[in-house]
Amino acid sequence: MFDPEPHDEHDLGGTKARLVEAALQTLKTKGFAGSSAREIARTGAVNQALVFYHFGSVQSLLLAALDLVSARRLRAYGPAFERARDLPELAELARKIYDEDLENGYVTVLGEMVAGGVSDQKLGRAVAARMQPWIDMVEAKVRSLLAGSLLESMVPPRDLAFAIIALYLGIDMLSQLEGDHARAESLLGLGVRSAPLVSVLLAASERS
Amino acid sequence: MFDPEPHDEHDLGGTKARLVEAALQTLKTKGFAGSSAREIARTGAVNQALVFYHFGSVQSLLLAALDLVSARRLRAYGPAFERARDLPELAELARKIYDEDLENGYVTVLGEMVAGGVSDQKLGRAVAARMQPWIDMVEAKVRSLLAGSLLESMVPPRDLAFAIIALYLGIDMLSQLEGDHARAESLLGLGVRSAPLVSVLLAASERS
DNA sequence: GTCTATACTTGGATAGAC
DNA sequence: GTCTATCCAAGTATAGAC
Repeated sequence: MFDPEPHDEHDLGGTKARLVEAALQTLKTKGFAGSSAREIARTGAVNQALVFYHFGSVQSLLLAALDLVSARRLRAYGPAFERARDLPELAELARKIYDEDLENGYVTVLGEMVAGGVSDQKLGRAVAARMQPWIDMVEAKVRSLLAGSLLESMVPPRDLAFAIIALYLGIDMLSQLEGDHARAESLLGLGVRSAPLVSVLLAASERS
Repeated sequence: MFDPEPHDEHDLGGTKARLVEAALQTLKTKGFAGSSAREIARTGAVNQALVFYHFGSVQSLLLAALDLVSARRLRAYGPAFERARDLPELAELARKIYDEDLENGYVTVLGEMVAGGVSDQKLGRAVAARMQPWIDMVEAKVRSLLAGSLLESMVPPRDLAFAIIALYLGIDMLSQLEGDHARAESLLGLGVRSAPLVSVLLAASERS
């Protein structure tokens, strides 16, 4: 009658949840290549065999970890993102999101899982599917921002949304390669400074 | 007196060159995760032990493969890139480059090696170093394009160059995840269509 | 659900004959 | 330089006791 496997993340004592947290931690510190069942189990002080009992495979566990960060981020940033009404607000929000993501390692996890997905076809499909909600979210915002602008007929919102997510991802991965996110921070600052100007240009092209 | 190890790529019969080509082929078809010494050797019909005799490690071989595509691409596109003088020309060139890269698998190889670098710290540094020449090249072009514009004082060329490479890379990796480069093509078309407009805006802000 | 033990596979890398 | 043979480490996954 009662579900023995809670679907939220509040059962922090449960081994299953422990494993997911350990997977996150391992992805952050050891990278995708270093995130084996043994290493994750060691990180979480959990028996290695339990990875397979609870998740069936390492890939499933890693995907569960990706789902968890995805859900957390969506809960944390979604509302503010929906609320933002113009480019300067969005640029400021983007910087805040990146900074928070960086601090708690979410960008790292995302980057590692994308890297894993690129290097392994089977995993790739699964990771790609998990990127779609984010592209959808940005697409909706692009659509509302472009509404009434002359650009509306020129720029397919889906393409622009794809490009924005790709830019975020690319900046993340290049920074991760270099082991230094200073360039990313600098770039976000540039975005914040430029947003008002771009916003004015966009407004100037409004249909009256 | 005579160098027994030719440093160019014209010695196509040599085993060392064979291995590099096999590594490229394997990266393209099996991905980074599938590019083991054994798999590469099988692809090139070369004995597996020769990977270590000639390169010392699999990573070195893969980096040699990356160096080869990098050199080929630089030779193939560098001159045209230096020659391009405005944004529409550059957008058109970017599309041509992406299409050619896609056809002969260079984007795939780049994406796979970046993925490998992100998931493995040690490899990451080496891959990052190989991205620098491309960032430098774009930076120089950005600098010359921005010269005399009002944006010159607002936009650090290095940051913009980083962003452009990040965008290229992000588009590549997202496409590779989805196993479909249609979105990338669509996006490049959008770039080509938009470039003239942006170019005009840029010119309008010229100091006279 | 959790533990120990272990079967099985793959891959990096080296030794030593040719 | 190239080959065969092999060692060794690490990883996935499962069996079976508790």
